Amino acid sequence: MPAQFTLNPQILKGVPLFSLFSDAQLAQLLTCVQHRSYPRNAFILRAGEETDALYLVLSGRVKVLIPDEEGHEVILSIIGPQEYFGEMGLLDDQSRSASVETLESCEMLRLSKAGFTNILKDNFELAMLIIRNLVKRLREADRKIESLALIDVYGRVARLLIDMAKNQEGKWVVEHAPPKQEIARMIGASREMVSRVVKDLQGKGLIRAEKRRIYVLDKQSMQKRASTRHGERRHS
Amino acid sequence: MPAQFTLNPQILKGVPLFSLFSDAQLAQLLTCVQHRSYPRNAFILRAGEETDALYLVLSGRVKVLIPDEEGHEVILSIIGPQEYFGEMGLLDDQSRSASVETLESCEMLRLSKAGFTNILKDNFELAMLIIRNLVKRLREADRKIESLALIDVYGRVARLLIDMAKNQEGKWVVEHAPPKQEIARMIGASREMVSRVVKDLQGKGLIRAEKRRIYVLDKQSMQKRASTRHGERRHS
DNA sequence: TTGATTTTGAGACATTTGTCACTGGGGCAG
DNA sequence: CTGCCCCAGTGACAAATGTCTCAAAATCAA
Repeated sequence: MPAQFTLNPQILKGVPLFSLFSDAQLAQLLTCVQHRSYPRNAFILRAGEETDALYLVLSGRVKVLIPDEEGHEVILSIIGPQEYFGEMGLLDDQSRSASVETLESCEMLRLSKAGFTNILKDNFELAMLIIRNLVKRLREADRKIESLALIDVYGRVARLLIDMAKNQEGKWVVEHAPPKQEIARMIGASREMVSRVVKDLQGKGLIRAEKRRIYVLDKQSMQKRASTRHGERRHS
Repeated sequence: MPAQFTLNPQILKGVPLFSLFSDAQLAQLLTCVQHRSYPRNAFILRAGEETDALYLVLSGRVKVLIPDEEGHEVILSIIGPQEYFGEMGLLDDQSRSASVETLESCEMLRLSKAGFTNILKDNFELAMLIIRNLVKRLREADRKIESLALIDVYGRVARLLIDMAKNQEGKWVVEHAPPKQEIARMIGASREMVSRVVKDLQGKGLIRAEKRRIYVLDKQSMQKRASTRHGERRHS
């Protein structure tokens, strides 16, 4: 992202959400979109607020989270470049159900509610793209519910690491692994528990944790860990 | 539901999903829909299977659930008359992410994948209905994640009861309250814990539980209970 | 009604997990 | 360099919750 940023159709073209737009549509889009920059750890919106726009991430990552009154929070998802958030309220006229905070400095596009509504109007292709994205998120949410309700912290950590690991030259590795505090908030656990679990998994040789990198050495065993409630022992 | 069931446009008209259909569309719909009956506790579909149809509930209720290998399960949602399920896989060509089992004997309409795809094609209104339904479910799912990650079993029970209670002559009451086992599976807890919590809430005068009916007597206190992690005590 | 099944309650107990209170390392601004 | 955060590890402890085992009620179909 250049220091002096200029909004242009090329940038929009690269975004999956708008990739099938005609030039005319892109032109229309440009008129109701504005560019915004946010520093690290900045709130873009907060749960309970009125919904007035959709946001598209150009660079950086943000977290969607729900806080409680005592400083705890659960991270619903992490959203990176080319992805968008905040559309739910535009589709059902409800207020924000979660807050969104930047994880690093971010460049974003903000599409106003009016603009979005206009563009979506009669645009069947766009509606289908949105549908598919909603379905994807719903599957992820259901899986998270399953994790929280049926799997213990060991399993949840294992599952998260498997999900985040990418295959790199034959090895499964999580690059830019988040700090333990953040992992904890992603799986609904405490930082200390995550520490213990990581230590344990490493002791068993299932993973290897470096500074900001975690290798998944034994994916098989990890998967087994990730599908059982209480470790292994259980009678009948 | 009459014993001898006949499929006709009137029945379809009454379903929100199809309420805006023209007569021609209803006629088309009738050609790719079939009627099915299921007894109590019957599986309509199972997680992992290929997705080949959408189901519409005419009468009875079903539960959408995810099981584990040890007999535990979490109930994602309960679906009643006029509602539908099983459309996610039709929209993204994935297999079933959860199982669906009847809670009582049910009458359903089954809309084949091909039929659904055809009807959805270029039907913007239908797409928007589906979008709004997906958004609604996603909000519910996010709320469930919040419950599981941030609230203790006391709070989850309180929250569920508040959500299920309907205002009846000035009193908040849950009619046809599910058995404790089922409540437990809805909130990711054990039957015994739910028993203890209900007893405790009753002891504190916040609710009154009868055979299949639960009165929410003090909604205020219940809501407070439903938003805190560990009861009340907590230092700084 | 009877008998079978489901639902519920209760107590004892084991486990899991969160919380607290330290300690120490590493990066970064002044 | 120094001080200040942020991140991480650890042990002691307490709280929350699941599990097991009985047994009693309630429900429902024959």
